[in-house]
Amino acid sequence: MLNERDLAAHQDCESCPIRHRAVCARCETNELERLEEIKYYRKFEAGQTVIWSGDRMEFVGSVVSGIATLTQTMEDGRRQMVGLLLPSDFVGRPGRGTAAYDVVATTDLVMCCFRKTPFEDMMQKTPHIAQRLLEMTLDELDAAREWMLVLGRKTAREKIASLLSIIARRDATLNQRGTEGPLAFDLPLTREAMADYLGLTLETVSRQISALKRDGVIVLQGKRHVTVPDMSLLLEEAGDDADGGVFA
Amino acid sequence: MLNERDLAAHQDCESCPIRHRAVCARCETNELERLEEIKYYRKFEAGQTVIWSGDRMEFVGSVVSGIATLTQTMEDGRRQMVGLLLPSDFVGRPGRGTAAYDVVATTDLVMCCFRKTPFEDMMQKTPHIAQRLLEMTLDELDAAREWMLVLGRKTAREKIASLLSIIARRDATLNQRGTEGPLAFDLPLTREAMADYLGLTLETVSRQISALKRDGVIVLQGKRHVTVPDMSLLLEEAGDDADGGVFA
DNA sequence: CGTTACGTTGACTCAAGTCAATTCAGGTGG
DNA sequence: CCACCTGAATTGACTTGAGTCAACGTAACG
Repeated sequence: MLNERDLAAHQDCESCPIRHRAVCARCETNELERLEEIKYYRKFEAGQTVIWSGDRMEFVGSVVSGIATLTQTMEDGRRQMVGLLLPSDFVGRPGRGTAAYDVVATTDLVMCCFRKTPFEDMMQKTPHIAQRLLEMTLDELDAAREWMLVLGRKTAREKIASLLSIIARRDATLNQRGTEGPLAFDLPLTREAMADYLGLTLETVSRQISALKRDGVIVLQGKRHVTVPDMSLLLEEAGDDADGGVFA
Repeated sequence: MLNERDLAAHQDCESCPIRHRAVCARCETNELERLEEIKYYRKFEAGQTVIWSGDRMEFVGSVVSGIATLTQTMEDGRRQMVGLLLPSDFVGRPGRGTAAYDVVATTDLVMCCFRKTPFEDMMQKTPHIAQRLLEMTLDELDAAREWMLVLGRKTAREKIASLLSIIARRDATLNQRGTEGPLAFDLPLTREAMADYLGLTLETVSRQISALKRDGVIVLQGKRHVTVPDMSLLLEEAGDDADGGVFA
């Protein structure tokens, strides 16, 4: 995790941990130099709100480390998470003045921010950025549609299994591990956040996690650390076509 | 609706009904000329499948007239619609070889198609196309996220009201009518398709439509023609913040 | 004027929600 | 070091909204 000194210092793009996955992934060295001029880092603590829905959007940016959530709230308080922001994910929408969703840090969070107008200017002149952003947006759209199937048609147990397999997959790719043999990871979300993600109540989340544990699909150490002895079993519970789909 | 002769003729982009809303919206005259060279029209009948999920994608394109649906299906047959394609909407994903979803024509459909490789080449060289596609993709992502809230958190009645208000809005903008006073439109979807969109069963859809009719929120002429005497009432039923949000 | 596909309605069931009582884990401070 | 506190998580008892199964309408079409 970066400390205050690191933040003050003008962090070098070349050594950035998300260099090859973020909006800037396709940029040449000289393009990076221009980005360096308009970028700055911001740190948020776990639980802090990064952007409020409806507020003016002063900046766009990339998640460097930590996890944030995108959520939508109805007047009566019902909430639905509509995105999970992980390192390298992009926040904000060029060409729009106000934020459409709440962005909340669920862990300590470091963001690489660009003031909105300079970034938009640069996007005009730098096709590499726009190209990468298009690619990332298309991926997010696919993820959102995948999630629509989960929300609309899956049972509570399948929803939980789906979420766990997504996190497991993410964790495996991030840590360059294969998907053979047992996988272990920490849940980055509270039961309530999982409920918001899955369109369930936190009680149902809790019950279904207990049920998966009872049935040996997962093993828990404490409340947050999960071990998956057999990934294909979990995928089957998720209702995705066995080990065929995502992991293939 | 276009007839066979129109299809055979090389339809002129300048007089195209979706000229200013589709991927080509931002193109200059000379860019349009280049697009004309690689485009061709295809017609599909109501009920026909345009693309099967998993198939090689030979082309991308725009809906010129008619309506199509994007759906995802689980092995056991559960289905979730993940997109509703209306005139000017874009079909296909540049940079991907196989289709991720089924595309089905729900009405007679005319599409303006581009063979995939030439289109991708052109995208590289024509920032206007990529820019417009990014904008459209961001809009679709917003729509998908809006829909996640509907799927995850709304009741059956609210879901139906939400769908009706979306269709009413679309219809009003398409026909350049205001949103004051009573609105009337035809449902472009069967009860089953609505159920697939909303994550419900067709019985529940039917019951909730009957309930909204009984309560005077909507008036039906036949099974498909809907009149909304008071739009703000419908929006309230949808759980969106009154007339504030979408119509503002 | 049947046939067929689409739609409606009713009776019953069940998965998930609600409300409420405990339990658990991790920090804090005496 | 331990007792206490707090927020997170679990579990149970009960309720309910939507699903299931099944019968019945209705309108378009050959």
